Amino acid sequence: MTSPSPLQRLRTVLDDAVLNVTGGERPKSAPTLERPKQAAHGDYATNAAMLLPKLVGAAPPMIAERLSVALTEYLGDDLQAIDVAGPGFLNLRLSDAWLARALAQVLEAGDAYGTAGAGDAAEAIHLEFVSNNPTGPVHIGGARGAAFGSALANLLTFHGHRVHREYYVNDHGNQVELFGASLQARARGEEPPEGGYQGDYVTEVASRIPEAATRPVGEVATEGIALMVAAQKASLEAFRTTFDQWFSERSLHAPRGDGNPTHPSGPGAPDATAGADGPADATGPSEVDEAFAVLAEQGRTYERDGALFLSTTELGDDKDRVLVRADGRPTYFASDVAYHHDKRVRGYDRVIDVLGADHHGYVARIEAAFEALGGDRDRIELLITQFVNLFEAGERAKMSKRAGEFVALDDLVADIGVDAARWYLLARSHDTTIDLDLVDAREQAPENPVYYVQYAHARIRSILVRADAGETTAREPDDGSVNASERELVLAVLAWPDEVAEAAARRAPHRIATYALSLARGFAAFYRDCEVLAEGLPADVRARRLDVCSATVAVLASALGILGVDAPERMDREHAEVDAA
RNA sequence: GCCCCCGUAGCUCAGUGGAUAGAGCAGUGGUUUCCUAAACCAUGUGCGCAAGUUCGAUUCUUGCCGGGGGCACCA
Repeated sequence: MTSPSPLQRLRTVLDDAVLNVTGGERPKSAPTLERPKQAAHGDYATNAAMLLPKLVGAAPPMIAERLSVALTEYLGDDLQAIDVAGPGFLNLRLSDAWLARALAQVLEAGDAYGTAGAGDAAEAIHLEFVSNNPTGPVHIGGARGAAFGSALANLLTFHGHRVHREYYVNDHGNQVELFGASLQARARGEEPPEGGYQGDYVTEVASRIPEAATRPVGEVATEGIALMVAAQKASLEAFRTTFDQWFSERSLHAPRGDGNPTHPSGPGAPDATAGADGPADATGPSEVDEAFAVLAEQGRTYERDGALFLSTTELGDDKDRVLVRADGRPTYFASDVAYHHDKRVRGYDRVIDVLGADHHGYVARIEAAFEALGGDRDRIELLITQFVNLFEAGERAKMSKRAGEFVALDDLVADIGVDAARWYLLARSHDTTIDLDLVDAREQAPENPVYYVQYAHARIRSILVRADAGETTAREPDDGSVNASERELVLAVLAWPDEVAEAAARRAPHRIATYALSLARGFAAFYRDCEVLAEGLPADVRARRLDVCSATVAVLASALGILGVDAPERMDREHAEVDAA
């Protein structure tokens, strides 16, 4: 268990003060303790007094006065000033000594600072993301899903949850057959069939399948899918996105057979290659069959016109959905149902599906299916990532490169680099459309936020390295006081655990990017106003400011780590240009 | 028609039930004997419209307007 952060301790004190004033009762919503928008309002402001009029039977300013008395007593010398302001806010200003102690606690926590905030509420989470069709390269939509999903996984893990990352491979059904037929057509030097796959990559993949022109089309499809999955895996790894498991849709339809471990990769088990087909000679029901049996038990299915329906309507969907067509073939939805049955039985506390914008129509039916399977609706979340529009100097970017009608993840990475690509895809809320201008993103300059943040990290590292070597600079030392810039920076560092908690709770890794940028700006002000290595600076001042640097760089590294963006030791133009080339 | 997302500064977007709504970019004007100038400073009368809930709404609810997307016994 990590020790409480300085801010948590302060919250506890505030809570005590509230209880003191109310005589033991708490307001419905917890009081805020936040940085006020204006510096003149102190280090922290709380709305506590405005939450208590009904409990206390007094007006907010009056309550604020009483809270103020209690806080003054509890905090003693740590409290430099406390004021009642506006409609009942309490503005607190802490002493330099308090700040110094808080900073020491941050350094003591080291790399663990800000982690494990979930505490006892930590969950085992199944996180599915990307899940492109394995019939082509990872495209721009998949890139956003990959950036968002991997960063969300990093964020939730950092916060203390246990996250299982999974990619669902749609290796079953009509599209697979069509892909096989397209591959074979290319191998024969023909055009793909009506509605088939057109991209140049189809020809390329076909050329890597031995005798693709003459073998049974099913085999061609299987090999083609395997090649595409391998290619996607490589693209995603280069994009710093990895999975604990690639789950095969096809496996859901295979007989599981006796003794075949049904759910080998639950939260308690080591990662395994679950989702692989059962033994070749396995018999018995498939997982789809098992899921159907569960639905039937729950009384959620019925037959009509020869087809098997799931009554999702009674669970909030627009209409009931077909599981098995009249001709006996299961629908794609049947796979989805079985897949979620599998996730459920594997025993996670929570299931999160990250889906592309084109899948939002599935939300209602998947939630309904999850509930129909006996799941708790509060335990499944479907997050929809919105579209990415690419621009080139304000013009809509031409979408056709080598992958057909879409831009591939590989093309994006080759163009602007992994760091910029991840940053631009992650800096915005997942549910807003992104207009990404490649000219801006390519810019290897501090005008580009991603490099600005990296530069802040590199600059601090440089200071720390020089300090370790005992270096001083010939600069004029300042008076060594704790000035406004230093204070602001420390307060920003102290906000990190709250930022993580909020971002995790909201499934919002973009908040980490926003925070990182503001922390980098806070450091720039500190760097401008505070000498660190100047010769003639008192040793205690130098030590204190080096501590500020150490704490800041640790938080920046953690933030960039969550985003999957490199935190470099140094930056220089030559390297940047080489990387971009 | 129904459903989902969005509508905040010139542009791209953060943000919040509360005290004077922010950042980046672009623009303008400055700064370099500088721990990396890949820097810094100054400069901004903006929450689509209308009701409702609230002590207080840009934030929550409803309606409308505008933009994007989705509505298969395809995957």
